[in-house]
Order: sequence, then structure tokens, then C-alpha cells
Amino acid sequence: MSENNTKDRLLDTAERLFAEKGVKETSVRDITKAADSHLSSVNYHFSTKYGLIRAVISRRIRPLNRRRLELLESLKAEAGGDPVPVEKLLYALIMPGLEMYSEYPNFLLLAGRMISDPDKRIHRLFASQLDDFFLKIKELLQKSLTDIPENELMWRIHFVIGAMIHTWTNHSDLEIRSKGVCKIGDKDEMVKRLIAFCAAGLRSRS
Amino acid sequence: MSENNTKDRLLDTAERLFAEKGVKETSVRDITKAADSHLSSVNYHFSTKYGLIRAVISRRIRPLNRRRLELLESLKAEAGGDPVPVEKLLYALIMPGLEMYSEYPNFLLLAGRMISDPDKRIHRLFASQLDDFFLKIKELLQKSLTDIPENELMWRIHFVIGAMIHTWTNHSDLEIRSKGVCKIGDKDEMVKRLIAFCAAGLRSRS
DNA sequence: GTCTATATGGGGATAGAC
DNA sequence: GTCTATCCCCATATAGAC
Repeated sequence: MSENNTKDRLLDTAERLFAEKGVKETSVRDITKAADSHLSSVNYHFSTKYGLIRAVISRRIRPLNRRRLELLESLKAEAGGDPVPVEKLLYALIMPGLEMYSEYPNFLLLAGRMISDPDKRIHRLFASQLDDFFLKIKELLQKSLTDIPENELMWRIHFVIGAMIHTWTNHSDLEIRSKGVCKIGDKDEMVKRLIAFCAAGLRSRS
Repeated sequence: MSENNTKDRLLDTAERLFAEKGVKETSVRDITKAADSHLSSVNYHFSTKYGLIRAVISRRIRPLNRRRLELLESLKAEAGGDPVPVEKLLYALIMPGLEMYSEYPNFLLLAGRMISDPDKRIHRLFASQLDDFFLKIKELLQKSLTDIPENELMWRIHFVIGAMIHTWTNHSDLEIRSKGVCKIGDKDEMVKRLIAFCAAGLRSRS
């Protein structure tokens, strides 16, 4: 994936180091050294360190969210007014992230940390993308789960997002606790499980 | 809660600032200034900044986890060999954290960030406490949900923890998305919802 | 235990030659 | 676009007087 020009090398290296050590913990010097570039190249291409952070995140999160919204739209069109099965809607939320994990394994860890980043600018880089999706999936879920009040449903969507993000960032803990039995590597199985869990939670009668 | 001696004032102030700005983003100078103390007092009382971080976290996470384990133990004793209702087991996981939120509102946000902290020492301060609980609740859930294979169950417990932690750290996003309708302030209602969601997820037939 | 002064290093950003 | 040299600030930590 990495290209040969400096800008892309900086993005790739920053993505990796941010995921490994954290954003704040990675200095511009670390990045330029590992990318075999020079300190000032970051300022040249991205103005500031924050500009680099934003670029690292945007180039993945935009396609990710676009894919999610496309999936939702096509499910909506397919159904033509009928309710869409909850599992299919959850697939649209969950699967694109896991496909990204296969291709860019560093990114989900980074994204999962961003969502709770104390720097509001960084937090919003991710959270703002979820805003759109949240509204749209809520609308579709309301048609599929007609007996659940709107505020209850919003809480449940929030729980779904939590389960997903925790899986992105902390699957290594589960791998340890399960002594290697539960691995994120089994992508399809894992997605099936997460979807089944969340679908049951969304449908629950309280 | 804050006491008058320097050590406790440092702990209280650090807890607040770590939650507001992040651990890495808060300097020892910030803390000592806000606590009306002196730069070197941190080194005197806690040796290093990391020593302070550890102390801030330990004084809350130990009682929190003790409470959880006590609740599990008393449920187990009460049931006397019979399966314990899933909802009660979830209560033992979820309620102690929310009681802590009422008393020390900064801590849950801080704890939720720690779990995905890139510094492994910090990550483990929290994760290591969950290890015990994970094993114990798994054992009890297996008796209550006899038809669910162990590895499936472990994934589901992981999802439960994710939903809980995301709620700790990101309820403000939900509050915004729901235009103020969904608030963590309604503690009892929120706990009821989270428990109902997770119980349904745990019971799901895949 | 408290306070001042300071050591020492790392950080982001920039100027200016090439 | 690339590279060097450097500015300037802020961080943690410590020495040593009180």
C-alpha cells in the first residue's frame, strides 16, 4: 500500500507509530526518522503535527464511512419501504471496519483510541463521522423494531457502537483471557458473533 | 472527599485534570499549581509522575473491583448451587461503576480511556483488575446459560464490557446525538437499559 | 515536609541554503 | 521539495537550603 513519495510514506509511518505508541507519545522526529525523511518534511506537507494526525485519520475514515452509508442506502433501496432485517443493518455498521482491519491492521486500534481521545479535535474527527450513520441507522431500525421507543433505541445503538469499538481496540485482552481461543483473526466468525449479540440486544423486550 | 493534606489534594487534583485533559497532556506542573502545592511535592510523595498515575487509579479501581467480586460472591452464595439470573450477574459488573460515577464523576471517564491507553503499564492497571472478574462471571454465566459454548460466551462477555466502557467514556456523544434526551444522569434507568441489552445479547441463540 | 533553583532532555516549529 | 541548523518552550526530575 505504501507509495514511494514522501507524503504517503509519512502517512503510512505515522499511522503505524500512532497505533503502536499513541499519538501524543509519537514525536514528529520519530515519524520522520522511521520514514527516512526529515524533520521539516512534516511541516512542509501537513503544516503541523495536528495536520498530519488529521490526514492520517481522514484518509481511512472517510472511505470507511462512505462504505457504511452505501451499504445502508442499498439495503434501504432493496427493501423498498419494507423493514430491513436488523442483522443486515448491523452488517453495514460492523463489516466495513473489519474489512479495513484486514487491509490496514493498525487503523482500527488507532480509531478506537481516538474516540476517547481527550483532545476534542481528535475525538471529533471520528465521532463526527459516526453522527451521520447514527441518524440513518436509527431511522431504519425504527422501521424494523416498531415497538421500541426512540430514546430506548438510541441507547441501544450506543451500546452496539461500544461493543464494536471495544472489540477493535481490546481484542488482545480477550485473546489473553481466553488463552488464545478467541481471536480477531477469525474475522467472519467474529462478525457473526458480534452481529448476533447486538441484534438480540437491540430486539430485547425491557 | 478531598482531604487537607498535600498527598490527597494531589490525588484529587490529578484525577480531575487527567480526566479533563488526559494523562499525557497534564503536566506535573499543572497538577501542583492547581493543587496549590509545589512541583517537587509529586516526586516527594509518589517518586515519579507514573507513581502518581498509579496511585490515582489504584485508590478507585481496587474498591470498585472488590465491590464487584463481593456482589458476585454473595449472589453465588445466595443461589447455593442453582444458576444465578443473568441480570443479577450483570448488575454486579455494571452497578458498582455507576455508583462510583455519582461519587467521583471524573473517574469513569479516566478509567475508560485507560483501558485503551497505549502505555501498557497504564492499560494493565485497569485490565488486570478485570481479569479476575472475567473468570468469575464466566463461571457463573456458564451455569445460567448452559447451552452456550465457552468460547462464544467469552466473546459475549467481551461485548458486554465494551458496551459498558463506551457508555462510561462517551455518553456525552449520545447526549448530543439524542439532543439531550439520553443522559447518564438518569442512572437507574440507564443501568436498567444496559443490563437488558446485555442480558438479551448474552442469551442470544446464534 | 516544603520550597527554590536548576539540571537535562525532548518537543514542535521555522529560517534559509540548496 | 529537501535538508541543516537553530529557536524556544515545556517536560520530568533532582539537589540542597530551610
